[in-house]
Amino acid sequence: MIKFSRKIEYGILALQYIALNPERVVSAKEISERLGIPFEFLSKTLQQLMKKNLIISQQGLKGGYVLSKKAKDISLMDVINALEGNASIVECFILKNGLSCERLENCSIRNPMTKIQSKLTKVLNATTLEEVVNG
Amino acid sequence: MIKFSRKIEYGILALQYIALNPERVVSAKEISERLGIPFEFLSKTLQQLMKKNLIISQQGLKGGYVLSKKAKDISLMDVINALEGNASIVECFILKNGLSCERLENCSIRNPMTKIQSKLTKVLNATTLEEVVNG
DNA sequence: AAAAATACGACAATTGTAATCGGATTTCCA
DNA sequence: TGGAAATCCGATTACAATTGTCGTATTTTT
Ligand code: FES
Ligand code: FES
Repeated sequence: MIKFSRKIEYGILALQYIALNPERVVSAKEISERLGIPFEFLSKTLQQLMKKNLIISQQGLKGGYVLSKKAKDISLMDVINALEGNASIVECFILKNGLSCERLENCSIRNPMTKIQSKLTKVLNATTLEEVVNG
Repeated sequence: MIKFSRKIEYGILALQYIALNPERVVSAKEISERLGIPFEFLSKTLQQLMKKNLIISQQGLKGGYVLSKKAKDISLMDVINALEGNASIVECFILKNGLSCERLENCSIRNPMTKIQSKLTKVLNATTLEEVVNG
């Protein structure tokens, strides 16, 4: 399916919530409660986004998260890349044990699929968090 | 992930193979063997494509499949729609027991996500099987 | 020191995909 | 007319990935 995973859905929702409260540090608990997202799962997601430098975390009491850059400088592709390594559109593009798809030789589908992938990627790169916030 | 399911991958491969042999009826067995796709699974996939009128089946000995229209008149979106009903980009767009997402009220994400979905859909609609065949 | 938050590894549950099985029907051809 | 080769189709299993939970450590503020 052409469907975003729950993690990405949550990630976008959380980032949007954080972006809407730029003046303060927002805790995972608050986001979790307000948006009805499982706390632990959301925490993991935010930690991933933090590791990829999309948000900054502040630990300890009064801690939470803040965007690390302006909403217009965060694209949906950034979020997807941060939350799942493997952004290949078809299974057979993914190397397994360093081996490529066994169909590769008589496969005339690879190039066109690559093109489609880059078209889709382009759309996701062009869509920023700012657009998402200002629906 | 933005990844096509195996079924779609197989579907595209099969359609491409059929398109490359326009003068004859191609059996599922042949496609299965040539492309290394599990026979039963491929059969189901082809049957789905047949029900959605993308290919025509001929039963019995010497049977098999033929495209029902020109390759340039079959888009990737057609294939995706034929093989999986639910083409919604985010989980929360999908009605469950007729109920929409419980976050809907204070959700400012829905409209922008709809826009993104239509952008992605547009790309897939614009890509035809012919392009896939002629890499 | 206590409270409230993030950080993180390991694990469990759930779901959806992928694959298989068993049998029925259609068609061709010897 | 009977067997071989194909599509058809429902049911079921197997598997993998996603999703969610738990327990604990660490950080920071008060
Ligand atoms: S490279 Fe795997 S099917 Fe084309
Ligand atoms: S409608 Fe479900 S999160 Fe927006």
